[in-house]
Amino acid sequence: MKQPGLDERKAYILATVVYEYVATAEPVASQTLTQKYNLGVSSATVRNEMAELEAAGYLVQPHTSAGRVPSDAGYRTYVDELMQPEALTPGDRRRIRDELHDATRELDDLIDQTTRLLGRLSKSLAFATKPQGETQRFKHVQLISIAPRTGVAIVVTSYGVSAQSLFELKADVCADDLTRLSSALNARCANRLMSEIGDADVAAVVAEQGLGDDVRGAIVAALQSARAGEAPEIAAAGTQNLLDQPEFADVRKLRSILRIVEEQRTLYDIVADAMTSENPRVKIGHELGNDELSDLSVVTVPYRFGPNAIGMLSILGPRRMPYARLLALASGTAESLSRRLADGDVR
Amino acid sequence: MKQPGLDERKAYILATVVYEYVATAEPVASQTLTQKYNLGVSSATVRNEMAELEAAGYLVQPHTSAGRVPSDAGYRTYVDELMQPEALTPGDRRRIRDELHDATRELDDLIDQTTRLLGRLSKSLAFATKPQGETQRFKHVQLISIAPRTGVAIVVTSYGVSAQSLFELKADVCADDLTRLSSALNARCANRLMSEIGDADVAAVVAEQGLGDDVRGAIVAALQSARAGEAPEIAAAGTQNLLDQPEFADVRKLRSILRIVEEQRTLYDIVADAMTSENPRVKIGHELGNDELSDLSVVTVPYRFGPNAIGMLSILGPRRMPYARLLALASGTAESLSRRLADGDVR
DNA sequence: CTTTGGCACTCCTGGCTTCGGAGTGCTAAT
DNA sequence: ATTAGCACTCCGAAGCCAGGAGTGCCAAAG
Repeated sequence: MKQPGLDERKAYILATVVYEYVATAEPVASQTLTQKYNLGVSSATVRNEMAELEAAGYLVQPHTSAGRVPSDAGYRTYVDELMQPEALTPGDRRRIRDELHDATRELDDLIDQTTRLLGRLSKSLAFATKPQGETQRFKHVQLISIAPRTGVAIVVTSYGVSAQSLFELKADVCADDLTRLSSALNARCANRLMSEIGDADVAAVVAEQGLGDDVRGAIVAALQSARAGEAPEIAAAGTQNLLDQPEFADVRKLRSILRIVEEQRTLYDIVADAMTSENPRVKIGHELGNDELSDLSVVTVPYRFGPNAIGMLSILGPRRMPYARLLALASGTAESLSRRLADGDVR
Repeated sequence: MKQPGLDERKAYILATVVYEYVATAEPVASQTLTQKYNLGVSSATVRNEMAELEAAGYLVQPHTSAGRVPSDAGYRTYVDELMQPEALTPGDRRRIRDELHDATRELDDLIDQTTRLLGRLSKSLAFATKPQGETQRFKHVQLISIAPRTGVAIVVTSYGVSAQSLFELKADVCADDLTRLSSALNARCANRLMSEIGDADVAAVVAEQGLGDDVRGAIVAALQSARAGEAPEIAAAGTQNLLDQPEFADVRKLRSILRIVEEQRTLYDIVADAMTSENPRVKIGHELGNDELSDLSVVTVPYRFGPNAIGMLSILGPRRMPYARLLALASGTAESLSRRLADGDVR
């Protein structure tokens, strides 16, 4: 219950308006409520209540003499306080299990497939951040010469290969030197957290082997890209599902969305803060912090590798989305994914 | 000149209709032609000619008493016989050079960036197939243990790291065994074409080292995925550019396109046959072999690594696209990309 | 035989009006 | 506090009209 008086009946009416609007995409009228849901009062009473809910900011009217539509605040209290959490339907549960079970064993592909699955199930746009290097453990580095003065540094982490970096050297360095250097680095860094390994470690080893700054630079760069800056790669699927929603009958609404999905950066910004929380996060309309996205909402849940959250699974859809269902879907999918990762036959 | 009589004037009129329609997106009227282009004849004459062009299948009328619009056949003869090839504008040339020059040195990222660049320049949807393993040379394989009985096989080719494959073993194998096996494989396969290296090579080396079938299987799988089946990965960029085109005012047209771009497979099928040709390819409307795409066209040019075409750069846009300009753009971009690859500081 | 001016005819487009219906807000009665 | 009743607002679909753009065809001219 909210402080500015959301008595039980108001709460019920608000919840019902959200529910009905989500289902129909039409502004909800007082009569609709009294007819479809048994409120035990007349439509006139409901009208009064709705007027008050509007005054309090939970509902808005598209125009005089139209039904009511939830505002951002309305959705917010619905999500936080009013809605019934849903469980995954048995059918969905089965599909998730089956599809993830048959999925590949490469981490990247697994995330891609999970995203596509979630896109299909949610009939919305699903996206996922791929694990960032920070949370991984260093396993192995291998320096390989592929041309006289060109080489590639490959960093393998606990998730599997995660980065490679080309480098050029000023002088020829023989393959043996590279092999020795690789071994020395491995000895020093094995099993440490990627975030712990500093440039100093590399510098020390390189110096020890009597090699130059160009080699050091290359390795540092490879580690850097394994740690993979602030914005990890993002997988997305199901854009076309959004087209079915009446809110996108107007093509202009789509442009910004398409651009944002292609850019990835904005998507990441939206979900970045959800990473720190173990719980699902819901962002509604203007909460996304982007005017172009103000009639969309996003549901985000983290997925784990062992005890740590290593990425986020999200669903982006119209603000008028079935929050309870999508939360269940996203959580269930993330859980299956986490389990699949923990089972250890993936990486 | 075509056999069923395309005299010079008809050819000119057809070319002009295409040109004008591409520019305006409006059906072209006989008067428009006589006014904007000096034909030296009256609009009545043009009307007669247009009627004949329509009878011959080059033009169509959206409805009686509307101007004419080119048919697929009309565009086709325009592209094949009538249009003036364009050169890259100096501005575009500079942008291509500059942006590709600053681009990353990782092959995958370079293709991504090139695609985005082409999307921006063409104001259409650009996409590119990434190089398939077949055309690469084997450089190095490295087997690395990342957990007691789990390892990863990394295959490095002349383009750089191109595949990794996780594997599990039935019995513990010590790191030294893996290292020795790696060396033996390297000795045997180095610098051979990926397509030449058969399972037999692997089997021989594995047997020689006295290791089991599980190891062999893992390596074969890694090579397999480095060769990367029939459908290579595809980078795409600029979907939102299509929204500006009047042909997509209707949202339904977009759905199939979005789905197809997300699926990738269909995109690949469209351009697959262009791989064998050195020349740019244009596919118009129904030539795409897909009803849902029947008012789109695709321009495809191969890019090379050394003497070999290793991938395709394409532009997908409305059938009413500026063919000459897009051909110039795609060719110019592909050429710059090829040169960048040949210069050897990428891979 | 080709070209062209003229003209009737077709069909689309945009604007305007109209009308019905859906909903509300308010008031007065319960 | 609830509710029946009613006036009022506003949207949206339907219909209608006028204007205009463009064609096709014919008959005359080169």
